[in-house]
Amino acid sequence: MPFQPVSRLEDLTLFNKLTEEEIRQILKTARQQHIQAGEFYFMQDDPAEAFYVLTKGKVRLTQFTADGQQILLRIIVPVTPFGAVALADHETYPVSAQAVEACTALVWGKTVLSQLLGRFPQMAVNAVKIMAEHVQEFQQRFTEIATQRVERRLARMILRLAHQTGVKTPRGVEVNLPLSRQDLAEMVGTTLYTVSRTLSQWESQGLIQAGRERILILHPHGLVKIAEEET
Amino acid sequence: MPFQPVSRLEDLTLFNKLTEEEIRQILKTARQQHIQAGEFYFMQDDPAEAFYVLTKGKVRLTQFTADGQQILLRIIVPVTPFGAVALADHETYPVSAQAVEACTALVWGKTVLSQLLGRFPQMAVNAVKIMAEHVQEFQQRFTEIATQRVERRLARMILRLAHQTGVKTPRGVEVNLPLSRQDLAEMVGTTLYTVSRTLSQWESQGLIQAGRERILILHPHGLVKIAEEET
DNA sequence: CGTCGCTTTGAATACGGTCAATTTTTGTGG
DNA sequence: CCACAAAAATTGACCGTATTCAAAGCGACG
Repeated sequence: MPFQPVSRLEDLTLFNKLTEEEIRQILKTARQQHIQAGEFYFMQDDPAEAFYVLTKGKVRLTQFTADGQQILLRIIVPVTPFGAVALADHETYPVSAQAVEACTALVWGKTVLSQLLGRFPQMAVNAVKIMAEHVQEFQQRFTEIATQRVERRLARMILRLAHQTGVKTPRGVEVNLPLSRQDLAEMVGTTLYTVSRTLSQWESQGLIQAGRERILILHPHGLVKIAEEET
Repeated sequence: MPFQPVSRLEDLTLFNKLTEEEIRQILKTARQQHIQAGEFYFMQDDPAEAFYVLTKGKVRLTQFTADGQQILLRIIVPVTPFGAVALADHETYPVSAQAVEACTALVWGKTVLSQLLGRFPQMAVNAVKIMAEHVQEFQQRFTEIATQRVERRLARMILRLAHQTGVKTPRGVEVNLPLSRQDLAEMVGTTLYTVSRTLSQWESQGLIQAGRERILILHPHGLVKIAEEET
């Protein structure tokens, strides 16, 4: 499963095959940036000037279409890198990154980055790996949305989110993100109404318990079945 | 527009900022591989062992879903790299690459690649850029399919293909690819029937002329309007 | 306690999918 | 060169999923 957040900075793919000492040196070149809920790290189409690693808080990555529609591509939780396009030259951010709560991130500016890539070529190789994972994820999500119906896509998304941020509770796995029906709809490419109906149905089947911006998975296996079963 | 094929090898993003001499050295380490129509360069989920640059022919990149459905992610034409995941360690191909006609490609195996990346760190940076473009393309296509209806998606795809491989003829721009209705359907995430109906409608409006595995764009502006207009 | 935002639910509708039958095109072999 | 088979494309009828619009319910928070 791609984009699993890691718990320690040193475990980031970006630092693969680097020594503790090298990682320490790289980390020293970062600055810390705190931002408030609602603020943006960057906006879609801005020149990609910095690369981030989120260490605290939650960040939404969204993309707007020409006609003003919006889709939610991902929720970033600690510790996960974002804005990796900045590792390439002369790119613009393909998404906007907005803090959903107070956040802290490590930031490397463009010039620092290119120095780092010069000194630690392995970082570039690691960056390729990160990007490769992104490509895979989106190719797969593209394929999914092109071939699967809403119910299945939603089941997959919820399982994915549970995997990413789920916390075990006595009654089941809770998705620890404040996601509205609208947010979920934007993630799977449907409407908030269809999401609401689907969740209600699952709730009546005892699979989940849904609340306001909250989902508790009572019976994961049931969801998996919906996500994978034939037809 | 990402993935524009280039006409000369030296213009590949992969070779950005390298000298003629360096490029020559890199090219010397490639071997040439010819394959027949129908054969595969690699299959989805195979370990990514080589990176390719197509110099002759046409290659289809497809992805299968668990339940056997298939979608066509891209048609590769010369000169375009594919299988770039091999530039990252320990990845598997996310797609299958099948020759649609007799093809020639330059091939770099995994071990050669990592030597090259060591000698020419700039190549890794360039690879990041390539991957970044892929990510952008698929994020955008994902957003499109999630928010736009079939007619618009199809219009966009045809314009994209025309941009990529279109050849001017006295009567209009011809998409120079043997794409069946089924192929187009797989690319935009719909059925061959809907594609057929939509093309017929456009034909009756004088926008295009459609034939068996052939599309001639008579009135590009009309398509652009469908691709971009509000609502 | 009232307002605001999120959520639910119903009814009507439309877009696009499915299935079946037919036509057109292409390529092949006699 | 023609005839025939195979593949691709078209078209119609029907139907189902998901969207749209409207209205009402619920919960959080000042």
